[in-house]
Amino acid sequence: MMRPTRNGAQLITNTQGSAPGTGPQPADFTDVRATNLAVVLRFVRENAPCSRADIAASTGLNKATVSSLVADLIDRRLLRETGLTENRVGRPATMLVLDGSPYAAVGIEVNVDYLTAVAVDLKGEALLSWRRAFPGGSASSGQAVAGIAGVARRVVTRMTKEARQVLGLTVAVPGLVDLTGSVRLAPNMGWRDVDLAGDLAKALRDPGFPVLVDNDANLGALAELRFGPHSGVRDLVYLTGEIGVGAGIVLDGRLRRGGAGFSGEIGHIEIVPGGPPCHCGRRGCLEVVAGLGALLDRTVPGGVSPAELEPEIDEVVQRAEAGDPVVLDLLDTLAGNLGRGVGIVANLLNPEVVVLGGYYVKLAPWILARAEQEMLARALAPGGGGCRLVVSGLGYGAAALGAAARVLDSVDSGRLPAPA
Amino acid sequence: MMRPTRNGAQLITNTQGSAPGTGPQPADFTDVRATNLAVVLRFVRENAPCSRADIAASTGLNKATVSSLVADLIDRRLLRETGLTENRVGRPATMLVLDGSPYAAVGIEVNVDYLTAVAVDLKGEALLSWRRAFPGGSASSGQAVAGIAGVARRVVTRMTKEARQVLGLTVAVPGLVDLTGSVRLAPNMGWRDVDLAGDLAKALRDPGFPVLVDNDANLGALAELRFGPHSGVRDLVYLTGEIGVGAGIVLDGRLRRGGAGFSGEIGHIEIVPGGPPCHCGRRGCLEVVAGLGALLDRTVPGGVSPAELEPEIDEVVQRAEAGDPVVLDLLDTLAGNLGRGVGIVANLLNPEVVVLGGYYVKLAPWILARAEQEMLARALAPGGGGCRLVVSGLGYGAAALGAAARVLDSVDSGRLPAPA
DNA sequence: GTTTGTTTGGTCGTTAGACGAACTAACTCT
DNA sequence: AGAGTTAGTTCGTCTAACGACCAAACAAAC
Repeated sequence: MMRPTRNGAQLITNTQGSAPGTGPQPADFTDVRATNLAVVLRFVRENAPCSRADIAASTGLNKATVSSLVADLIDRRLLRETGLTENRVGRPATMLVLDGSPYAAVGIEVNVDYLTAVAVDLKGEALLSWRRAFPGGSASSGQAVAGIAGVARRVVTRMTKEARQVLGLTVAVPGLVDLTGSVRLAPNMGWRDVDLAGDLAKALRDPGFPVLVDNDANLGALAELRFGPHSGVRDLVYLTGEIGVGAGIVLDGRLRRGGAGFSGEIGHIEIVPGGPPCHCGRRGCLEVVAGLGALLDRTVPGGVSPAELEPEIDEVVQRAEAGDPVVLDLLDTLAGNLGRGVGIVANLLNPEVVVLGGYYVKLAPWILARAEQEMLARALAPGGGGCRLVVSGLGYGAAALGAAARVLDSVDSGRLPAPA
Repeated sequence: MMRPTRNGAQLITNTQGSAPGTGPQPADFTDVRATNLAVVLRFVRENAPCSRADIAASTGLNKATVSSLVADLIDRRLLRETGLTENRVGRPATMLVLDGSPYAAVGIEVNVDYLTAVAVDLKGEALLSWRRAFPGGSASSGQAVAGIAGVARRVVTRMTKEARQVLGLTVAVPGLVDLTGSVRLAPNMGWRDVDLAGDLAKALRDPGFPVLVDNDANLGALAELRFGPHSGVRDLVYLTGEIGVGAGIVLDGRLRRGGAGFSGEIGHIEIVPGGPPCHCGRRGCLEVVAGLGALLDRTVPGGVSPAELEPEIDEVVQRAEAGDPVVLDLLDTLAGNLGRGVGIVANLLNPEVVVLGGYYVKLAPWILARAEQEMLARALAPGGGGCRLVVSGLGYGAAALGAAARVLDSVDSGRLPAPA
């Protein structure tokens, strides 16, 4: 096969610390190396187990180059040689896999009622998954930071006991997070201008790994991209289905955060002009007409307490299963409104997939078809421009998983740990 | 000054012709060279006239490297040496500028009523700007292709007479254009599944330069990015204000076209549920409640003919200037609806700027303030997340200018003409 | 004028690292 | 055993960035 002519894409360059707006950075030999290391690492992640020859054949890199790159990755303990192939013509190949043992990526998701912590290895396999109650809505931000730091420390010591090096920690927050990792506004948590990334780094005092903070919907989208069944999809939108509704937007394979990091605030798009009032002060927001709060307010007498969200959703599910016409009608209305929101996304962004997450997953049997139909009816492009509406298979803690995935992404895109 | 540590961005690699979904391509020395050539070219574009020493100091590239890169660019006739600096301590610098004379980039915009063709040199300075009536709405697609090809040929021969080499041709179309340059749906033109890029390339028979087709709003956004007063902005949305309303979405410095190329169809987002019917079959679309057709339908007795759009807009402007309460009220309503659409964009994408183009420019004095206020009221992020609503200064033919800009962009991102 | 200092831009040798070809290793098949 | 096949390594080549040095060309100070 001919080596394909390659022309026009992108390589990893060093842009850290340069003034913004300076334009793209010049490239270096080290950039070539970093790019190719990342290419090999990603290839093995997606095709393990595979041989050096496989890598060379598929990526177009020279066999000699692949050998050198693989040796480097083995030095950094990112790859490991496993057995040989047998019963084949020719010299048997030594197979390569990601080395799962030396590293860990940590993700923590905080929410109004609970906190989820996960750690995964380089392969993305779960090492640890904790879930505990968390008084996010009532505690002060200082107490919250202390609580998160405490959990983070426990996860890190646990990983250290297993002889793993923590590559990074990312925290998912339901709210507006700016590009520095500071939480500008998290209404459900009662936070405003909390420099969570900075405070956490301080509380962990020189942790030796990067501490990042991001929006929960953004990280949910990353989780779907890495762990969901969407191989090859480069344009995806993830919708959280918690008390609020947020969107994580992936276009051309990367999260798009907007100018200040505040993209994806679909929950406060006006869907029903003059509709029911939202806690944000506006009316008819998607969150009010297609969120869970509104649903539960009408099915559960006496209002909803965040801490009791899950059992109440379960009750709705039971009543729907039993055929309760009131609940079915409410779900149908919710689905219609949700579909209108998804239609807006389909028209504006033309994603290949929109993934429903959070509690929407449990409600899917009663809302998915209607919502998809509504979306298709509203999209200008025939067939919705190829946009599919699907349900997340990741369950709760998708954002925590995505937070860990963000750490792995930074490795995949060239930020490798140093060799031993 | 210390050389800044560079880490984590991206380099131009060769991705042409490789299977999609293969993941990022490996890098090569030629990629480093291409990246650095592009870096120098862009630097000179933004800082001309400047010396080699300036380039080295600002980009961090080595002086020797810059000399080599500049020599290469001069060989390719992209840069030119101009006079020396005087009256300064030290050896005078030889200044470098973009060479405007050897090349041309061509953009053509087709619309319902007219066709605009522009050619610009490497600096982005206009070489030619034609506007002529074009029966886009009534002609068959075959006739339209022939007409466009005819204009393109005339532009090319004109450029050839000026001893310029045409680097590329891009055509802007108001409609859904897929990623191959095929027009899937252009309701106002009456087109469906027209392989415009292919047909044009055929009609021009081996033109020796790439022929591309893109959506008019996308190209309007590119025009704003390059020629508008938005230096350093990386997240921008451009709204066309023609018969239809479309959005061009730039995030992180590049156009985002969505999975099939159909992003930006803001015109058919439902703004007023149950509102007036739209020609697309739905009701209350942004296009109907904030587009020009709706405005003119109510101000001009007897309906609107596309060919007479401009004088009718002018009449609306005159009546607004005269203080006609009916017109002012209609404009205020339009502005409110437009602002709701912009609010959706601000919430979902958090751009730094939303630019109003097309005929919105003429109406700006009566709609801008109200629309911005409406947008700010609807954005969840305080202050709209920093989003500003502004008016385009590029006038008509912004899409044609953007079409030419797309050609320049491909040069800027590494696809350089061969040396003489 | 002469000297000194400063800045520009080019030359030369070094070095990182990808590539191609040749080579060795290890297996299967006949 | 020999032929054929595939895997991975070694070695030399080549591209292109980098650092150090140098000559040229000027202003300012003397």
